[in-house]
Amino acid sequence: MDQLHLQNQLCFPLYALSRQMTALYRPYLDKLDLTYPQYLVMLLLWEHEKLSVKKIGCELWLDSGTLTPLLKRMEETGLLTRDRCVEDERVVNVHLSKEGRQLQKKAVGIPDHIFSELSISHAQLKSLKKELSALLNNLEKKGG
Amino acid sequence: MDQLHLQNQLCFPLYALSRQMTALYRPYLDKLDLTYPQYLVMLLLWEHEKLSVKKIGCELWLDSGTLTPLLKRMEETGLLTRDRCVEDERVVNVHLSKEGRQLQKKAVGIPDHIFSELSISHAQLKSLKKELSALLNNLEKKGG
DNA sequence: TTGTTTTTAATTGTGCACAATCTAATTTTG
DNA sequence: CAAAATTAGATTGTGCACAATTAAAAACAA
Repeated sequence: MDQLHLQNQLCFPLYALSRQMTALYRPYLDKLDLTYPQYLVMLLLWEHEKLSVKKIGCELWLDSGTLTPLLKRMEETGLLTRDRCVEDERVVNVHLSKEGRQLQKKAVGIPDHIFSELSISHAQLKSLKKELSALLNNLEKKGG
Repeated sequence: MDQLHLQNQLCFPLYALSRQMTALYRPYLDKLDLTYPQYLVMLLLWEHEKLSVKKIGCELWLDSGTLTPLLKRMEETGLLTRDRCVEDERVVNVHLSKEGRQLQKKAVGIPDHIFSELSISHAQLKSLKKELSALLNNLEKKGG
């Protein structure tokens, strides 16, 4: 019964920290008119310029029920365009727009700002990231 | 600019893993008709029997905008009761009901089930939990 | 080639999260 | 004490998340 205590759960600090971390991003992202999941989409687009909804979903572990309305909002604000693929009409390709590219300049400082608020060493951060990613990959194998 | 890559972010695996972990709980919680945040409330109530909304919010890092409707749903399903405190009418106290207490029996196995699906040692789990909690507490100091 | 299966998105509905605002009750101050 | 400030919770509105369903296109099979 002892295991049914909040303090003995791994999942709770994961859940709480995840939300608090996005709260840490919020003031910076507000200036860019982005939410955290939208920021993640922008990270992908800044790197790849063009991606299908499917690919974005695979990278971010999100499905179309989340992404379709999110991407529509981002299309409305002009950060990207959504176009049916001509070769395969099932696919919707998301393209980075000029405004979307411009926004990258405003975002370059964000990771450093966040890091400086974490009171943690680069080494610790790196090892923590590695552990979490490893766990995530374990789950990936099961699910799909 | 390198830091603006998804793979170099701590926050992303945190965000993705947090969601995948609650997905891991989902099949077990579905049997109890609980969502993950509702399960967290039950963990608190199984331990404390009676708590104010404020106290629950402090423990779970959630505000009344989230908790009020969540607790109302749980009241409707009979797991708890909500009563204005007589000594201080601003306060709403949440009490564990008999059905809520009963539910604990069905939940005892969950932590073990989850652990067995994680492919991780108890030592690793404990150390990870400690690191995440430490980070969370760092943020706590800033925010409030 | 036709029927079946799979794949990709969109849609619908429910339940969080959280900012912002509001109300009422209590505490603090002058 | 009365006015001002604080506190607890509720409400409203927006944006995720995700299950379940639908629709259309493509791949596959007989």
